[in-house]
Amino acid sequence: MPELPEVEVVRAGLAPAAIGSLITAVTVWDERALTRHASGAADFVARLEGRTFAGAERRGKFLWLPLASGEDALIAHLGMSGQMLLRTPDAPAERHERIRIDVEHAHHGELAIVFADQRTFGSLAVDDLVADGPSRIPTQVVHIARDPIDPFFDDRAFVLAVRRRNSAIKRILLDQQVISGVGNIYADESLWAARIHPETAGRTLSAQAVARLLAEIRTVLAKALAEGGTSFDAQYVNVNGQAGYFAHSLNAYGRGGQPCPRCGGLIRREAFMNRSSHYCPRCQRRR
DNA sequence: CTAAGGCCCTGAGGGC
DNA sequence: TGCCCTCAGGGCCTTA
Repeated sequence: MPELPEVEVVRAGLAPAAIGSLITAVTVWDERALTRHASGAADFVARLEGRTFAGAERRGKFLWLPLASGEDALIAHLGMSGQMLLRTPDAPAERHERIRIDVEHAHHGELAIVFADQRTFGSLAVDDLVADGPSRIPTQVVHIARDPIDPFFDDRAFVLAVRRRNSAIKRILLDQQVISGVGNIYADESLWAARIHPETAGRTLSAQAVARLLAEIRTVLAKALAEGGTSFDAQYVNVNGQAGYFAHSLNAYGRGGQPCPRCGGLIRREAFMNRSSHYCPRCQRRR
């Protein structure tokens, strides 16, 4: 489940190979991988072939590779199971390969950037870049809030936004228009660390509690990033196909029925927004 | 504007 | 062995 740390690992892995690479060929095996590209596969290919990647950027769970001498970028969202893999040109097709981008790099030679995706919630697109303060972002990312490791993230505005809402704090954390990059795993982990029950209404939290939660979010994300992200079911891997290690460090997520590492109470798992919440009913008291 | 719920999709795994 | 059911969940969409 790629959230901010996993997408950042992919972005950082892609950067050295992609930046400066000339796109020599693009193959779309499955058009469902282009749901974010409205004008179809032929247009997608035409807008990439012959171009050169000039960067590797990310906001929240979106990543994009700006194209040289242009106002556009290849954007990617991995959804639940999307992978961006670096392969040699002669490598056999991946099991769920959807799109292949053949490139040529001055130092690394010929490479293939492969987009594979089992559950097809992820997709690629070529999108125009627009100004956003000091930076430029794809039009499809304009509505996405800055993520908590973005230097321009506005802590004060976040605290106000949370305290204005009556929704459950977990739902607020999953709203990419309030704070981006946090998904189900890191929402549960951050709430556990801050000792906040996931159903607590945002408006009932003190400014101090929200600030503490934000600090815990940053701590959890940084630790996960340092460990290469969370790999649960072999869906998330880095550009070389390797798993991350953070699954071993989880305190709440996926640990329903097991003792809370902090107080020994049993972690509860319950349905929430068509997914699951994991929390300790003993040290994350409902208010 | 906020809030709440549903849908898209595939493969793994459990039960019988 | 095989069939059926449930589950995983990010982003977007609809409805109130």
